[in-house]
Amino acid sequence: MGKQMTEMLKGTLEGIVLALLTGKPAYGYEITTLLRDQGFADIAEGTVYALLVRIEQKGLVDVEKRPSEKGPPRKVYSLNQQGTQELAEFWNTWSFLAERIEKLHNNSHSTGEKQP
Amino acid sequence: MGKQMTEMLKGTLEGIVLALLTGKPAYGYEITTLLRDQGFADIAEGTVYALLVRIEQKGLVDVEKRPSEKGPPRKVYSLNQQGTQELAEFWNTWSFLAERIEKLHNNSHSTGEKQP
DNA sequence: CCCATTACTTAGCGCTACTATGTACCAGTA
DNA sequence: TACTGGTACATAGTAGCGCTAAGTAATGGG
Repeated sequence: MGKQMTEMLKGTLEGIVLALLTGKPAYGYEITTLLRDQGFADIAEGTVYALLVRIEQKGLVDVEKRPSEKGPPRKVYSLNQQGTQELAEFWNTWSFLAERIEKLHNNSHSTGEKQP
Repeated sequence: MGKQMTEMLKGTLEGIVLALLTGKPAYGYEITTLLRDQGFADIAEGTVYALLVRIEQKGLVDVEKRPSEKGPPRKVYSLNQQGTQELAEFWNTWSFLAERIEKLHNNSHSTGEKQP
């Protein structure tokens, strides 16, 4: 994967996963394939599992172990209240940053233009 | 500053600074105040200088030392060809990520969640 | 029996932003 | 002179996050 993308995912991947969990619990392997389906084709499996451990330890998700017909038991993660709040803060932070960056994006298109 | 913002700036701050340099060279102290003016009030001075050292060593900018009437000489950075290309790749990466995250943002609004 | 698929785990690495501190230069002022 | 404050740059140490790489565990098909 591009180095730029790797760095850019820092701080956003956690929010992305929390967003994926809104309303519908999911387990690690499932989340990995979900991410791939959504265009994040090159995210390493280990990254996702490490992230899940982290958000569990931060208390943002509840975990339930369920047997699988194929392979070891699944760990199903569901967003709890604290996770919901963290996600809300994530959207705030994201909006703040995205807004300013988009402004820069537009400015760099109109080379030489100045705004009041 | 929020920990979320700190992590989110990883991978984007470099692009932000490169974008600030398009068309108009600037020196470190100036860039710091520019960032503050644009809403990034809490970015540490040391962070900016370290970043400038990095992009200089990566060959993304040209540097010229100019005397200042007030204080030590300034190091004026200007985007060169390689930096321009890196910035273009940054916008590609950013657009890719922002598009997918915005999609998630909209979905989380329309999945039965209530909004303020 | 071997192997692909499913499913999760973890140690070590590289990169980036932050904290904290230091250096250097000049102007105003008491 | 001595002191303060603004300008301007530098850097060592720390923490957090994603990646690499390797492993364990369970099931079913060739």
